[in-house]
Amino acid sequence: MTLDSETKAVELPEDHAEELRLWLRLLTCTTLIEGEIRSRLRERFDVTLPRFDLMAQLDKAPDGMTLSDVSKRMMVSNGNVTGLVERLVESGHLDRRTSDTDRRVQVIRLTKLGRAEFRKMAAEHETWIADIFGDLTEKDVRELMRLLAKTKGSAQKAVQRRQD
Amino acid sequence: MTLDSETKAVELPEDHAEELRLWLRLLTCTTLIEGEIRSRLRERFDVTLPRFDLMAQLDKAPDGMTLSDVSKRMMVSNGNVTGLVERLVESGHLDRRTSDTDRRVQVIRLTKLGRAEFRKMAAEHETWIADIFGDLTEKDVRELMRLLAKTKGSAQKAVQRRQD
DNA sequence: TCCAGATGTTTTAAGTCTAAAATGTTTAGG
DNA sequence: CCTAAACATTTTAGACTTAAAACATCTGGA
Repeated sequence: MTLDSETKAVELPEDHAEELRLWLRLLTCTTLIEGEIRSRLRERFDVTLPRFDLMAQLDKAPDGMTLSDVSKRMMVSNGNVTGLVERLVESGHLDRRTSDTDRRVQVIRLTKLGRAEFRKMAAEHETWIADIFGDLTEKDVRELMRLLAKTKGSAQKAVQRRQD
Repeated sequence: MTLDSETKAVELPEDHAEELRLWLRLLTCTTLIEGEIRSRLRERFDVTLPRFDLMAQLDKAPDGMTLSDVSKRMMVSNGNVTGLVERLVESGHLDRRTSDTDRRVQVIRLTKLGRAEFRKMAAEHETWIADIFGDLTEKDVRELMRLLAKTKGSAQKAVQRRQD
């Protein structure tokens, strides 16, 4: 079958409709779920999603994080973190102090209040997630984890390539 | 094996750690890709992602759409669409008129300029997506499509349940 | 016909977000 | 020691986003 190489050459070089559809579906799923979580957080705890996300990062770091760390982990801009932190310090959920060893650095931590409130929210949040993903079997979840890991790797490589 | 029912009863009712991890991974993937697309759109065409998304909706609707349609399709609030449209009308990309049959309704369309510019951007955008998802095989793409469809359905049911 | 409720859009207030410039601090090389 | 580059954060200007209230219009039944 000598057509093989020709088949490839003839194949429209620009037919990436399937990948495009995949991207749109991925985006739809995330937007849908994110909106639902946002809505429940507001309704139930009167808290915004970015604040919840920031507290979630800090809950995993008992010794605190620098603003840069937070920025990288949350994949948002530095300036964004500054404002977010400011409001959470204001409301008493976060403690912020300048590093002893490097005066450029701000270290933030959950306060006792912040941790207590976050834990309460997180427990309920987990049940919402279970509800939202309820139709997926264990195998579905495993398979999605695997494919999304591959997707993430692929995207990270593309980002890297562009930055050269 | 009479333990079966007991096993289920004993199983921690709150262990949804896997679903939570899945959600975080889904969110990470989307955020990563969205950021990359946003960055390329700005760099290459000096346009924002929401504007591109809105034009993409209108490109698929030659007869125009109402603001409500757009709002539902893009899954954003009504007020958001109002502002977005206003800026795109201002820049000459969109045409907006009051419906002949219902004076509440605003119908928007791409202008000739808007369509031409969108088509140029869309062509390049598709190659970016191909690049970003480049490591996935055809089978991976099919499988992801299937699992995300299932996820979307599951999430929609959860949203529905809450709204009762 | 009339009007109560539904529907479509805009406005408002507050928060989130980005890119880029500005500020302050540290570090390394000469 | 000095200083240029690197680094961490904040500021700025503008855009995006939401929820809720306000406004405008339509519709279906009494």
